[in-house]
Order: sequence, then structure tokens, then C-alpha cells
Amino acid sequence: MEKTIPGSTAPSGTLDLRVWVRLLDCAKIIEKRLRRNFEDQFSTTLPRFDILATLDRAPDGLRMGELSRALLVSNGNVTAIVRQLQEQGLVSSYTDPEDARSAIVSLTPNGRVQFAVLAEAHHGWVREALADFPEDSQRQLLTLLTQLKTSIL
Amino acid sequence: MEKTIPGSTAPSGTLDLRVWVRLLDCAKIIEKRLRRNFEDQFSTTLPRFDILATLDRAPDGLRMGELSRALLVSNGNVTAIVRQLQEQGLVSSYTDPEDARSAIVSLTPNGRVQFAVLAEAHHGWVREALADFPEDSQRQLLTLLTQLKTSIL
DNA sequence: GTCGATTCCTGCAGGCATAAAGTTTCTTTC
DNA sequence: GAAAGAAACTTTATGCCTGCAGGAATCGAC
Repeated sequence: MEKTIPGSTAPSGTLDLRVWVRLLDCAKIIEKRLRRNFEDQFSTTLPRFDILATLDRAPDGLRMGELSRALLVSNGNVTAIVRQLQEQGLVSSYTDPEDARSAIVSLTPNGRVQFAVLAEAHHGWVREALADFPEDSQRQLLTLLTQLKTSIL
Repeated sequence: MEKTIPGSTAPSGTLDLRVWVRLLDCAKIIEKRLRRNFEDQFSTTLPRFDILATLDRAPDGLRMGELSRALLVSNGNVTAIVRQLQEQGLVSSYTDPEDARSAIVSLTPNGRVQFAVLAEAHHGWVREALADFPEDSQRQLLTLLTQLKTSIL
């Protein structure tokens, strides 16, 4: 039995558990900051931004299923968020002419403009969050995380 | 047909953005797996487990505020989850004798037993998730993540 | 003491996430 | 071609999470 300081995350424990806890902590801290910034400065949310970002990389639009797979979220979830973006005029959707089951979603011209603004702000926040973390360490971390992602898939 | 595989994240971009996206991806993938396992095998959830885990490290119990700070979640959120755990008889709470504003929450004996079971399963899932990721890489990753967490605080 | 500010917690509205069930539209099979 | 099956999407039920409003208790400055 090891006593630990309440409030801090496991300073001891097995290696794999410690890696996981640290990973989750870092992700949560940064994600929380981004979410707050999106809300405060643009009255929007991270999930909405994620959808816009994914669509921005797909000039021809994407089907709902492609969107949900790209974002690692459930299918039914995308439905509601896309509808909101649609009501705001940022995305448009039309029925796939080759498969009436699918709707193809893409950015509107206005959506593309709005996204550019959001993306720049988003990048600034991330840059700011990682500002004190040396570039060389970032490179190492990126390499390790890429390997990790491959190994857990 | 595709310039980018829909399920993969930005192959190009600036270093800091790529680090952040990879970090988030890895965290999401593993977290999703854990959540599913908790639901399937124990009909419980990751947040509930997190609370039990935090309380398990605090023999004398914690106040609600300490819990929410340790878990990086909002104060009002802890209220509902603790109530559920209370209804299941896993935790108990009493008013702090030194400050009647605070309630002190702690594991019940049964809660401690249940947590031990969950913790072992949880550890197994994490170990399994990281099984293909070399121990040496894990060590490097842990070091980098620890530095990262410090630098973003 | 007592008034005001602060702290701790709970309640509530709104948003995102999942799983599971339900619809509509292909596709396969005969 | 018609029925069985699969696929894409939506809907529904449930749960977590945040921010904010509000009540109760405490602390501080008179």
C-alpha cells in the first residue's frame, strides 16, 4: 500500500498506468483550455470546430459516416452537430446522387471563411499552450505519440 | 480519390498542432476503450471509477471541492456522481465537523472492496492497450509527458 | 455582535457522447 | 421482381460535463 498525496495524480505505480494517466491529464488540461477559449471568444465549441476542420480538408464534402469515423465519434452524434452548423449557414448538405441513403456535407463559402478565422485562433491557443515546451521535445513527443497511435490501433 | 484517409489526422501542419492532435487522438482511443469495458463488464463508468480511485488514495476522505479539483472536473458535476455512488453504498459522506459548509466523502468498506476489483480490471485494460508499445518508449513518453504537464500548468 | 464578502456545495439548463432501436434506401438472392 | 438482408442515417434514452444561479456557513472588518 502506498500513500499518496490527495489531489495529485499517482506519482507511483506501474509504468503503463503512469503513462496513461499522464497522457490523459495533459489532454484534458489543454482540451479544457481550448473549449473555454472557443466558448468565450467565439461562442462555439470544440466539436463544431472539429467538424468544420474535417470538412475544410475535403473540398468535395464528406458523407456523415466518413465524418463520424474521422472524428472518432458516434454516428448519431454527428447528426445533431451538423444540423446546428447547417442552421448557422456554415455547412450545407445534399443527397448523394449515387446513393440516396447518404447525405454529403460540405462547407459553404461563408463556412470556409468563418473556419479560417477559427483555425487561426485555434492554432494560436495551441501554440501558446506548448510555448514553454521545447521544440526538440515536441519532435520527440510527436514521434512517440505517432508510434503509440499505431501500436494501439 | 482521397488525399487524406478520412480516419487519419492531418499528415501535415505545424509541429505544435500535430503534437496536440496526436495527443488527443491517442487519449480518445484509449479512453473510449476503457469506457466501453467499464460499461460492458461492470455496468459502471470511467468517471465513477475515477472518483473511487481518488478516494481510495485518501484514507481520511476528501471534501467535494478537493475531489473536483483532483479530477479536473467542475464542482457541480461531482455532486451527482457522488450521489449515485452513495446510493450504491460505495461511498459515504458526513458533514465536516470543523466546517459545516463541507461534506467529507470517503469509501465504505464495501466500496473499497469493489474498487479493488475495478482497479485490477482497469490496470489489465491499460496494460493490454500498451502491450505493443515497447517499455523503453513508454519510459521516454512518460518523461516527456511529465515535462509537458509541468510546462502547461 | 453584525453586516458584507467569500467559500462550499447543490440545482439547473445546454451541449456533447454513447448505445440501441427505428427508417429509408440499396443489394443480394432466388 | 419480390422478399431477405445489409448499409446509412436519424431518433431516443442515458450519462457526463460546464457555467451559472442560489442557499447555507464561515470569515473579516468594523
